[in-house]
Amino acid sequence: MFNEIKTHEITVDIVILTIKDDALQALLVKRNNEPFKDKWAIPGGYVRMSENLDEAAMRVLKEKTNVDNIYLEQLYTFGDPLRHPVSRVITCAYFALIRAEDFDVVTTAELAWHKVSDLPPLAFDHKEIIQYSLKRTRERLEMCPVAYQLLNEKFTLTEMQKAYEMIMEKKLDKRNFRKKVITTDGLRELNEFSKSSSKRPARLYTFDNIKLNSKRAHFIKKETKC
Amino acid sequence: MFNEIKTHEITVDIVILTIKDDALQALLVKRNNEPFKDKWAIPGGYVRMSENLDEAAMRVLKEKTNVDNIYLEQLYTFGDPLRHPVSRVITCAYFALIRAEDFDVVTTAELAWHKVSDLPPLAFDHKEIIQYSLKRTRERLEMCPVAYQLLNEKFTLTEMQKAYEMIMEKKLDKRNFRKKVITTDGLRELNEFSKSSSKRPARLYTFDNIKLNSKRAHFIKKETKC
DNA sequence: GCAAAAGTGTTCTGTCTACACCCATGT
DNA sequence: ACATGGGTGTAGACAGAACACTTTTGC
Repeated sequence: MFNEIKTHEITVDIVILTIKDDALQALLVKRNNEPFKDKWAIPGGYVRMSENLDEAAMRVLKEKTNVDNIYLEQLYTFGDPLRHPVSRVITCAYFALIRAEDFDVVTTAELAWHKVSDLPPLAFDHKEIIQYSLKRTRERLEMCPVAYQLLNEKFTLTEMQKAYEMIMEKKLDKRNFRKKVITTDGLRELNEFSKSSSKRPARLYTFDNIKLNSKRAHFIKKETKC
Repeated sequence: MFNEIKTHEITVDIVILTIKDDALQALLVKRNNEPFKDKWAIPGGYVRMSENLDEAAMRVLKEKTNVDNIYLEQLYTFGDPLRHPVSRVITCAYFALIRAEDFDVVTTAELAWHKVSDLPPLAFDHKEIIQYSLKRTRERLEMCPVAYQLLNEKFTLTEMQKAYEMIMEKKLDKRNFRKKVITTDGLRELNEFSKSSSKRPARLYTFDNIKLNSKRAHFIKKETKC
């Protein structure tokens, strides 16, 4: 029994999502060790003795992406005995939404963005983890406008709507969307306009306060679920 | 580094809630080992190598309460380095809602129900875990009538309302509550009445299908949160 | 007959949905 | 001048909130 206990290993894995090239994308690393050598995986690492899980996730996120101070949330803990083919590794998954403009991920042959709609074969159960992170992101989006995490500091309402549509995987009505959005606390209309490379410029908006105390209970109509 | 990894231990802890004596109660065990010897704690145990986390939680639940096949959900994983005073134990917390009538917990000096509104001092971070489970239960209740898990197979609407009020910690309007409840899929009106020891008998209801595909998006109005 | 809990409808308000046209700009 | 995406309002359906009295039983 005691031996059993001692042979668990625990990691954190972090799903990092952003919007890039008009698509929702996840940041993946190519593994250079067995198992799953040369397969893509979501960034992760072992939890150190001195840090809690949030700190471990933050550290790994920073190590892999150089991003800090971001919307980071514990997602789910995956502990299937067979999820790792060699040893028993339990992983506590986190997810983060980041705005592409805030930093430059130096994409290389071992670190790259991949569209979530077109993922390569992934190591371990990482496909499942990403699917779960998308589900959670949708739930969050239904409750509050976390999409601002994905958008540039200044954005147009059309950009925001596109972000919602990508995540929710459904079309939204332009007028209804805008009506709801403009009642959101923290959204500020700017007197600036996108110098869109084409056609009529669109007004820019920004989010003021990070403590989004929206009076709106729901941002997007919730699906029935039980 | 490798030594670090190998010294994590992982447990599951399960918050078991029921309604008993008109109060929401949690099942606690008294620890008979250090640390926190003789303090109350939520039931938990080590995860075995051969089982996944859900299975571990089910097994522990069964060992402690002899209950099986119950609404059991992963809650959150707690991994503060100092949550266990001696070693590094990361715990994956689960919670379950059970109906008191479905089994008899043989309460002893080491196993007993405690009102969540009046908990004794608890071992580790178990107070925090229970608080978190209450928050989650409220969120679930807002979405679907999981309260039937807590009620007897046949119940009156007043009993159900009381369960909601206990969990949500607020008064509900009787007429509005009943109006919503009776539109819930799966609820069936019986031609039986409580032989209440006092006053007018109340009609009994039951839940038919476990797959509660309620058309009602929300059971109880959701609080604003962000 | 009275105490105690069961049971029952309506009105108002706010939010969600569906839906079609004009506007400002670049080319 | 035309193509492209930006921007705007209204009407109907539905759900939540507030609110008070009658009914049935045990004692």
